[in-house]
Amino acid sequence: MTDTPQLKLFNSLTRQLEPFAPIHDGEARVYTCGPTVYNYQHIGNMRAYIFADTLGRTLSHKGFKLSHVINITDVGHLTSDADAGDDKMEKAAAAQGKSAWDIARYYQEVFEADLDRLNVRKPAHPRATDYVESMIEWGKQMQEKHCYELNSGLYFDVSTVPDYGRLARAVTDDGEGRIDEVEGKRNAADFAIWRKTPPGETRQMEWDSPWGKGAPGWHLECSVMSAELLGHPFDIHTGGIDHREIHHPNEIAQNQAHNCSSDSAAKIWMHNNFLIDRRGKMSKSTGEFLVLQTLVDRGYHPLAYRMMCLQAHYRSELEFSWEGLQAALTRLKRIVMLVENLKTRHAELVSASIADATPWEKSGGWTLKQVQGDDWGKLNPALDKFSKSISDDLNTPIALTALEDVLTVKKVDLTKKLTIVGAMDSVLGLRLFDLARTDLRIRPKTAEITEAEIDAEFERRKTARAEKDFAASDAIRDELAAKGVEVMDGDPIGWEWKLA
RNA sequence: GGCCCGAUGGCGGAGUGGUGACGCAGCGGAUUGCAAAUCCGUGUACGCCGGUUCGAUUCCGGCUCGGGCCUCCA
Repeated sequence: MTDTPQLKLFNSLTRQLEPFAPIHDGEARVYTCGPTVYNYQHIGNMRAYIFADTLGRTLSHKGFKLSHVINITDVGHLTSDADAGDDKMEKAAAAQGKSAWDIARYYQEVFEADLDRLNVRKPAHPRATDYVESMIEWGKQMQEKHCYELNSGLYFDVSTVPDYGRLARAVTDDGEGRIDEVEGKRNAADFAIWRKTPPGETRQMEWDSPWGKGAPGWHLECSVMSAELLGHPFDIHTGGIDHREIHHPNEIAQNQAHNCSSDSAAKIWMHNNFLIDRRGKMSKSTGEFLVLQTLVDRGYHPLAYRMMCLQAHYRSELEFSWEGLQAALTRLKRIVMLVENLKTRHAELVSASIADATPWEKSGGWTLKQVQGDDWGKLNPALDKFSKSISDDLNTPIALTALEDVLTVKKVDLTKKLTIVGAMDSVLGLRLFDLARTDLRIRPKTAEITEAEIDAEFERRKTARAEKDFAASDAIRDELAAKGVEVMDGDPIGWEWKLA
């Protein structure tokens, strides 16, 4: 028998671990700050969604009915600190000779395709531009007690809500010597609720409002959409750690003002740390950055990147390197091989009518809740380890070792083993049951030889080996190696791309 | 300048007041015509200086180095 440990999560608001207790019985409602779709998302951005997905999967497999929202920010982000500056959407549109709406749609599609390749389950993806009416209503509602109007827009006075910035643990008094302030702001931390279009100008994305034509401030959308889609208060709000300092405090201030409450509107605020490289965090503003497709072009399966993320705790910085990605791919490959092997042996049992067919796939996979409480014999320690680690603020690095424990335990009922692996993978999301070795063998973009050519060379080599003409067979192997193909006689798939 | 965080073996990365996970790489063995792949086994680390303690990598203080936020940012 195994226990069902209670899920504990780190709350940035209190800076400590807290047990997850749902507001609505049996439900979990999660809001994740999504991308600004004026450009591709780099792999550092994607780490946030792998984290949010792991949280969602864990909640589902603890038996909670999950409502998960990842918004799409298609308006409101500025290119500079001045609140009247250019909008990123408009700027990208101008640069590419397209409309801002087309730009947003295109990058949203790429984003969603990337989520899919990383096996992130599909949450709701509301677009900010579909909620502008509601945002204006929020502005009107907050205006009297919490806002003031300047030439550039409607501003939120952060001194009108209790405990502003408690999430950030930041001092709210004016910093000195920083970038130009907007003229007339009452507090340095005050932010725009509505940004007026400058006189004489027209934007592609602008709306009428009581404060004139313009666009909403970018903090507003998350308050509005979380309220409409999940209801306030809701359970968990997630985002990148950078949001802990500015965006989320502002969101909280809006929630407090609108809801006439001192409550932040989310019970737990969670923040994932950055993906970094030797120079620091990956960033769009510093020019070059890696997107998921770059990894694929070099022959790395997207799930190798997911594996890489799972190997580190979400609250730790993670150092990206190609060597590290290769390590994750190798680890994933070995796990996939073990699962393939189990499935094959299980199929043999099935044909001999000794075992049920694929019991682990029944009703869309087994939840941990279902699995716990049964006696799994020699697998109990690994199952315990998995449940404890994942319940301990999503400690996926340890959860992964529990998965490997299960796969390497000897002399255990195959059906049980596969059932546990299925339950664990429903949390880890590595697609262990439908991923094959050959799926992980991705052709690097730079490869000059085709699969058909490789197969032909293989036939030639096979003949040579059969005739014990090792000089010829070794020559073929060397030729292939020179073209980036590694021959592996003892491996069922025969060859692999050598990755740079 | 202000606020905050981190420093673990060749690389990545967990965790702990008292035998220092795990992965990748390396090394040894099995296997192979030879390799590779696979399987089995295996060495190496807790930034520096003090303090608390019977005992600290783990707690406290200082230092050094690195990073983040303060302006858009996962």
